[in-house]
Amino acid sequence: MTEKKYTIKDIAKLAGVSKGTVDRVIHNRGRVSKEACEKVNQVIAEIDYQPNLIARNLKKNKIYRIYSLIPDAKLDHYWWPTIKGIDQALKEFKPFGLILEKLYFDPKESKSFQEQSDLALSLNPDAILMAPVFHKESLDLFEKCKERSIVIASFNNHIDKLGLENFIGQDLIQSGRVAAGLIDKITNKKCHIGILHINEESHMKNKEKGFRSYFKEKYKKPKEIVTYSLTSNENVNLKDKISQFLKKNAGISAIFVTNSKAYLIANLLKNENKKIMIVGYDLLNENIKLLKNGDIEFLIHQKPYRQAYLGVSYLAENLLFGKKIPSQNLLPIDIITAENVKYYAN
Amino acid sequence: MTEKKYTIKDIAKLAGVSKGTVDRVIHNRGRVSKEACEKVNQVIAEIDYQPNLIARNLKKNKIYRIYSLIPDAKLDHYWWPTIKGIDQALKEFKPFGLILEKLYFDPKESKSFQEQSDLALSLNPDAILMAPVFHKESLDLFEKCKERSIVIASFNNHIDKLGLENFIGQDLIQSGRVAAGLIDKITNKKCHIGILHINEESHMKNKEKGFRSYFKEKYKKPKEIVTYSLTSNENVNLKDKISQFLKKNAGISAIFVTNSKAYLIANLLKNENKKIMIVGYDLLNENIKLLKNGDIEFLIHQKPYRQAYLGVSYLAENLLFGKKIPSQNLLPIDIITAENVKYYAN
DNA sequence: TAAAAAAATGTGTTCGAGCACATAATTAAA
DNA sequence: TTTAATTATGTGCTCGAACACATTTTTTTA
Repeated sequence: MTEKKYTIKDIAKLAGVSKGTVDRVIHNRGRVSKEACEKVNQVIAEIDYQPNLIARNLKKNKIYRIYSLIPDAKLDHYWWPTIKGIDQALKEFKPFGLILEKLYFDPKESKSFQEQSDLALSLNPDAILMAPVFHKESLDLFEKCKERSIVIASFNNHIDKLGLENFIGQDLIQSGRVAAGLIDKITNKKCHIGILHINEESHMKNKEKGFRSYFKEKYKKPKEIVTYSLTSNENVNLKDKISQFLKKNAGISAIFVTNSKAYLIANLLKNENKKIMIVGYDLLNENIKLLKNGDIEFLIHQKPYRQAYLGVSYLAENLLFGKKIPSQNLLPIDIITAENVKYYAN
Repeated sequence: MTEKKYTIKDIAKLAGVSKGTVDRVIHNRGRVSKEACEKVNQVIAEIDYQPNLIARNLKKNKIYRIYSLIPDAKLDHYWWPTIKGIDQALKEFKPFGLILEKLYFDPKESKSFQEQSDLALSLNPDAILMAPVFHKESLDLFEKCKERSIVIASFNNHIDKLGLENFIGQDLIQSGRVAAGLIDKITNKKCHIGILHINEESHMKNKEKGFRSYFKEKYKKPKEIVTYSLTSNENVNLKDKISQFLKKNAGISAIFVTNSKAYLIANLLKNENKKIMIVGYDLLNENIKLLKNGDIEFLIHQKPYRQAYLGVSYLAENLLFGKKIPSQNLLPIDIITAENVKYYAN
């Protein structure tokens, strides 16, 4: 109620010094006598002084430049929401003097990532936001940013080794457990389950780990869970491979697809007479259609939009207002059904 | 890349007028010749001028005061996260000159609501954020705010009648459909279902509506769904009433509890030998415990934290930066299981 | 002790928008 | 035409923090 907005001038008056001295104390720039310093600090503590961020910013009046390093969404549609999230955050921070340029790389070519990250560095940015798809190259970039004190944040997939710094994304092990819990609820105790890895990166193994640990902890008798890793370029006949897999494991009544490719399986199983439950990832249009149709039971949402939005926001608020970036933000693992999907798709 | 920050001074120079004139054009304060006005507008359009929000704000340097009108969380624990959400948003906007005072009312006493809303009005706020628990009284407040041009936003439950203005919350009908979809997945086709309303407000009927519509649309043969409305104060023996209900409807294998009181039922059913699936609402500690234990299958999250956070944020950004408040923001209907609950609880 | 060096403190300008006030240009009235 | 009234335009200060620079005070050195 009685909250007064104190300014540096107020502090100066209360402490009996000039605003210059107050300023030096606040930013410990030195050149202040011990007595003055103590007096000022005391006043600051007493009135709980909060600097006016607006004024601070106006004075600085710097334009901050961020580069984002993400896969080309034309090559993998998963990344469309990422772009939208970046754009949304950009829109919000532009009036505060933020500039962001997006650099795209080919998610299958580590060289392309490297090129773009070199480009980003050469442009002397204030911060970089990246999806660290390639392990070694990402570590490299991290190091270089550290050296040059460029702020950096990453999202989507986590890089071990390096400190857990400034990561935004999902806990993949827990994510696998969520999938397991869902399948457990919609199937009967005795059923067999398949895990399908389709053309995917190594970090997806964590999802399987979580998935299996759920059942291991819940049931005394080990449950029948079969893993099948499938790599194929578009040309090779995926259908055959999968049919073969299913024939070989006829007992399977639910399949966990560890990435966004659930639609491939669901489309194949559409016309089978035996109902096989599918739980997959990501709100691609293809997946959503099948979810609404009942061909996919659940999708787990990795929130690419929000990840990107938060990434930009964190960097912007750090540069503009000096806010600390949380060292790790593990986002909620959203469960999506035909009924609630419309609130998540973006 | 080449984005230059244009200022009013730049516009003035480009248009060959003084910054005073530019200012008058921008805020159409009149007193400007047609030629000057056109010239300035042309320049503004050409360079896509965006006023510097920081500077604008510094000049105004106004302290905005908001009052929030919410139920006393000590009387209904559902509201704790609401308070936290308000506090978080407040923390973020305080450095920009925002002041917010929380006013609490008794959610069972419309008079208490009225008193607090009168108090809020008498304090001449810039904005009010409210949970419109009482229909008529809330409409009143809406009207009065309109008259005095106090900005207002509401959350939690929607008020029909009045325009859908500035509402943040969940679509209750769709929420019921989500619950239905979940129960449908975890039970077999022939099972009977119960809907339980415990001590609840009329707007919960919408959840039932959505719930029933799901089954009506999905199955040709009408499904057996029994509704039971239960009002009782703490003294009366709830246990008996519910046991009676269950005995009378022995076929029931799943129950949909339309508010946060699922824990009451779940605790009663714990020791039954027949497993009855429960789907309920809200992440109260009591509910979470039972969810983790497997006594509740799913909870639907109404996001009270986020509702409140967004409510304050919208008001603040409107007052501070002139952003438009979305007329309606229907939040995602989060599905919570034992495995993902930890990411949502706050 | 005076002069020089170092340390402490104070002053004044800047950032961009907004607004009060001053001045200039135009039109209306005498 | 001259003066008054009206309208258009320009100038200068403010908001709070930051920082360069000026000034004062203290300490060190010759």
